[in-house]
Amino acid sequence: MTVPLGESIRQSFERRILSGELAPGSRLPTEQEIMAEFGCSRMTVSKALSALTTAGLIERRKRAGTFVVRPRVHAMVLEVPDLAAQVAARGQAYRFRLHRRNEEMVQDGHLAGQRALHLGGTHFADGEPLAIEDRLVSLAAVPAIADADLAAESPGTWLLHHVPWTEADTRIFATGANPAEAEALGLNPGAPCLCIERRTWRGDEPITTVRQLFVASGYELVAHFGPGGAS
Amino acid sequence: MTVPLGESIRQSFERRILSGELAPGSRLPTEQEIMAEFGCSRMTVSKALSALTTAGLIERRKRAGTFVVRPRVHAMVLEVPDLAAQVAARGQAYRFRLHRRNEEMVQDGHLAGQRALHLGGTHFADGEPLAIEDRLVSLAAVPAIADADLAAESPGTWLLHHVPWTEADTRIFATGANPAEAEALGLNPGAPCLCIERRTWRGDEPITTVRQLFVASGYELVAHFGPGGAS
DNA sequence: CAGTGGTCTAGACCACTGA
DNA sequence: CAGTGGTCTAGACCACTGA
Repeated sequence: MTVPLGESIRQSFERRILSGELAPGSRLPTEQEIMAEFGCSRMTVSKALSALTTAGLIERRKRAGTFVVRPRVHAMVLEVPDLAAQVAARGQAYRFRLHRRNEEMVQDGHLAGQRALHLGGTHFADGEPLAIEDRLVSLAAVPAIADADLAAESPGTWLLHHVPWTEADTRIFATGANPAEAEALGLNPGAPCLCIERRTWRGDEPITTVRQLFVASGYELVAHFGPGGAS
Repeated sequence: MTVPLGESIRQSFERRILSGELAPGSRLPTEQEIMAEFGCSRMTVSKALSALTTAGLIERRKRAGTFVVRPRVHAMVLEVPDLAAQVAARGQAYRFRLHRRNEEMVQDGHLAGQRALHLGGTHFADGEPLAIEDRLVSLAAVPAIADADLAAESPGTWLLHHVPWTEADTRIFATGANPAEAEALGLNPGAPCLCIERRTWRGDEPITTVRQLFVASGYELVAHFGPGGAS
């Protein structure tokens, strides 16, 4: 398990930056100097520094050189697994029950002016309500969903398998259940819930808007940040 | 603004994969074939495919070839900005009040067996409580915090500027405020709150553990997924 | 054991931009 | 306008592994 030369150059500068030896804003040696230090070609140096650029640790400016980036907003990797898979992974039985399905013209939001399928349903884990969701799916972008059997598979799972999205926005916040939501989730009105609102696109084309409301005691999100990325 | 050749190769395969033209599990052309298709050298092909590997779209297996990865868990980019900066960005006045500061031996958790600084305080936006936090900071890893002026700057902001972490785990969930928490946040007991628990490391060394409880109406997290990464 | 990807070299021409 | 990074070439040797 010998480490490739380019990888060891990358690690060397990553270590110097994370340890503070190379402070934010300070300048790295030029590619020529790094070539001399490690006795390698310029392509090898360039690949190593490109990886650090992608990772957001350094910034390369022509004529000026390569610099350690000042500490920014921390970006973490948030796992958004399929809900059915996540429930199954906990050893619980997953079930979805659809209680609304109609076509309509959407008035506002990112699907405004389009015909969409309006879906509502409840996710269960071991027979207990885990979450309710309310979803609009663009019929122009996903005509096949008109014929999908959504009793057998939740709309989210169906979409995941049939329509890969390329872009998504997600809002995550806490809220109290309103009376109707509380009833559907078997909670008291005002009980704390985790709410996830997501809009997705494939290219420029809107695919779906969904609002999911989770029973607070049954669900959490996990995010990681680290050299290994997601784990 | 001409697109470099390697980048256009990358985009070409990204498009074919996202559109479904190259289905999950299917095999890409060999490097030799791609060289012929685009009339370029092998290094250029290799760089383009490496970028798609890093992005998690393809997998490269020696002797076997390059394959489209089967749909996995969706990983989104979660922005974790500094709280003070986030409040300021909304045009509100940010203030932090420290109401606990003592040294102690930690009994459990990822700092177990270490001496740590125990900090508790409240974050305010325009004078209204936004969040409370309870934090342990390892004195072995961060001796300088013993002398830090944490009345002027929240512990999180101080740590962000002084001790870059390299690894972090974050849990995000909704919960009801207990009576003491509700009192500190100006809420009724049981009111919905967003809770964020985070543990951070620098390399193998634990840095800090923090639990932050946010007033539901005042805070949300935002995550993005897309070709541009964070936006 | 042959075909695939992994990595590296020694060079080249170019675009950009700050000294 | 000179020094820096951006990109690319045409080749090389190697490690791995599945046909």
